[in-house]
Amino acid sequence: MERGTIPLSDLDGSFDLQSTVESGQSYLWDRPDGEMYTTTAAHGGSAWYETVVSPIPDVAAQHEVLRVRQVDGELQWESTTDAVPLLTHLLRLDDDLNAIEAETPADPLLDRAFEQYAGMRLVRDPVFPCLISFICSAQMRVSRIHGMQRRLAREYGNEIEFDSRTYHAFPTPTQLAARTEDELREQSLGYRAPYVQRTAEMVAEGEADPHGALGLDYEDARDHLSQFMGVGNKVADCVLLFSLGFTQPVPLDTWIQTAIADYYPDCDQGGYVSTSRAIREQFGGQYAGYAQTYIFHYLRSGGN
DNA sequence: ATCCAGGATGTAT
DNA sequence: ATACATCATGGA
Repeated sequence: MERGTIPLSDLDGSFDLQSTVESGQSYLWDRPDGEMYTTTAAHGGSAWYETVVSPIPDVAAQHEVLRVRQVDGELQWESTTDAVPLLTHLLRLDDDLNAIEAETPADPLLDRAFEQYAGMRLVRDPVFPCLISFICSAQMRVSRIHGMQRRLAREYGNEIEFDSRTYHAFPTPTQLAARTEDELREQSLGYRAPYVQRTAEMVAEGEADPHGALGLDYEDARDHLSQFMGVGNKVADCVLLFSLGFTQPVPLDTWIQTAIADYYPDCDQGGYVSTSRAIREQFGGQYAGYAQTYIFHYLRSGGN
């Protein structure tokens, strides 16, 4: 086992691990204390978080177990490998949060959200687990989406021993593609089961590559991801924002649509594409996805 | 019991 | 392009 620390004073802007990991961006982390999504305080102490990182090009060549907690202005980590580049990538520690906040137009709602969850950053999940997570997210609550991903890992993922414990990696495309729709329905995926199976098959067979969105302009990238079964504009936006490094997508979910109706009614243009453009402009363009994620977490956590 | 959750798909217009 | 019904599951 390797261990280390990352001093947070070196970062551009602050960092808050709990709000970053428990804000419904990523469904791939867990808390060994069993308190995931249960603590309402924004400053929730120094809990450990853990995940099995799926392979990421140029970042992780293979599955790696990773544990991290935030204590006294630093991140303490334990891992199967050197976790500094992993954490920097996964939790976007290289973002200049001050500059991002400065690029975001001030308004009462955004000011409150940025203040209450100061230090929350976007995540960069491995793309296949992210894609499956958000296919599962359709008409589903945050805690259940998280539970579904843990169940998929436990049922179908590789076992990895680390620190005398057994961890479960998220299943690979090949592993998920090998399951039948009925098997996945037995895992309580409901009507998402055929979407997950078919999308996994598309990736496993090389029919399409989610990484193909990387070189494209934003709206072309969204269209590229929409070819996967079970992926519409909203889920595509989530994958671009929470995995592929795009910061301008504003996923139009039920919470953001309510926020638009209540706070930005002029941005309601009827359809997804035009409303997305309007609210993206409202939030300052380039980092509009950051603003969206702050508002989502703020409203969903009881703010109003 | 009825409603709702980080929506997408297929079909009809 | 847009409107509509339909799709599982479980917690409030």
